[in-house]
Amino acid sequence: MDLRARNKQATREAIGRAALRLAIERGPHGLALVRVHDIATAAGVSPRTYNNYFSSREEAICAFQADQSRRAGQALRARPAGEPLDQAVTAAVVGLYTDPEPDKAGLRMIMMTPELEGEALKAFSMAEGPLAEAIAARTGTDLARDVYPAVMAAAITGAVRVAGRHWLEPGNTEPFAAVLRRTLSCVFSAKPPQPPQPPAPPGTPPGRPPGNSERPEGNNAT
Amino acid sequence: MDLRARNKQATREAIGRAALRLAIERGPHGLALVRVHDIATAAGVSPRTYNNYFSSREEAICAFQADQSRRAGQALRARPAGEPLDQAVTAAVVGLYTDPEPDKAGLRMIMMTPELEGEALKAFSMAEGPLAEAIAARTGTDLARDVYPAVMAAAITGAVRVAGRHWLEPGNTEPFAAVLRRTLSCVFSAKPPQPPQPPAPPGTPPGRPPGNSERPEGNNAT
DNA sequence: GCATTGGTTGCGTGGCACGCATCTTGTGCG
DNA sequence: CGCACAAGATGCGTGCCACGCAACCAATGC
Repeated sequence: MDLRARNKQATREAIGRAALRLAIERGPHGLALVRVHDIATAAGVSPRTYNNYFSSREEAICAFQADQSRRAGQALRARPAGEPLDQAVTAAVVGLYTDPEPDKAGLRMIMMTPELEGEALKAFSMAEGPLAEAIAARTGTDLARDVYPAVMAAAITGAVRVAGRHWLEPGNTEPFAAVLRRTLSCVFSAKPPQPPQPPAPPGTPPGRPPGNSERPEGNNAT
Repeated sequence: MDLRARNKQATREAIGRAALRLAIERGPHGLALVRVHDIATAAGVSPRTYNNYFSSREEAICAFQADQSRRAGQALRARPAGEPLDQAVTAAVVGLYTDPEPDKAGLRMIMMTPELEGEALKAFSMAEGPLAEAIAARTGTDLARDVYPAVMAAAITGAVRVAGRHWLEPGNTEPFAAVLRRTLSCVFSAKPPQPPQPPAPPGTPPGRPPGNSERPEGNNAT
């Protein structure tokens, strides 16, 4: 990467960091008070330049998350080729999203602020394309013909989002990796957890997904 | 629902329809040319009123899709209580999204226009909350403690999105319901399709998801 | 019928995205 | 080493838009 590209990347990250930091400072309620001018100034750049990188404050705030998601495909490809898909995906995703344990304040801002909802979904869904390609390569399926890789990719990013929401729940002190493993195992086993005891309200047993319903691992329980 | 509420709903739908129609007319490239004033006029309402319902053109354009997604929970609850989860979900989702076969032009506008990406994701993800609740109720799990319902809900809406993308692929003439069933079955079986013949590039067999790998039904194949 | 609540509209304001022209800074080549 | 070129960064100007406010109008409930 030449100097130009590095500078560009650095600027992008500086703006993104500044935007997220300001958003956290002003709180989820004062998001409208985060002006473009502030972000640009905080990042040491002109407002016009900020606009060359992002076309909305929301996009800037979520930039870090988006960049991270973009690396998902590469993370999966880096797993050993013989590894079963579920293990490879779990290892790749857990590594990607917990290399440093995520900043709770930042993640909360991104995931729990209504105005950011669209951008946050976009940011997480950026992982879908690369992930689907990597899954197709790993399973020998054809991205154009088979829906399987794309569906799995979407399910996986969904699991990541759900893990984030759950992890941010007030009072949750688990490491993020643990929650992530639980949500991912739901995707791969496609089975509900065994309810402690069927509450059995007289009549109509609740439906069960196909197949048996033993519980390969602890999928749930806060 | 009293007259006021009905009028409100009608206005909302009128604005949404007008917005989507104009967007389709001007094409995905001229989206920026769809002015708020045009939408409002087309809906027979003042621009200020438009703004009381939606806070961006994108939101108005995706309103129909969002409203539909909101009905997902109710659709699932309407299924007989004893039905297995996968069948209930499939029936509910297929019914919801193919009651009238969706308008390809509209869906393409919503799903394939980059500027609408965030709003489209938001629109589809509106199904997640209600779906998760309905799944929790049906499987006897606890939405607060177990991640399973939320993960499944996210996976299902992901499958719907993937089905939409696949169905919009140029040259695809299948009914939407067929594609939808295929993507949903991926979620519930969590198995890749059986590749016709392992291309077997010397060495390293591709990883396989956990469990056996027979193919309960045709998951794929365009 | 009449007061009240809820919805619509017009106006004004602050902010923002983006095109264009200009200047600055890294790059490649002789 | 220096020069021509390319790619960014910046300033300025424009058109659009979201939204607060206050006035107006219509449905509702007594």
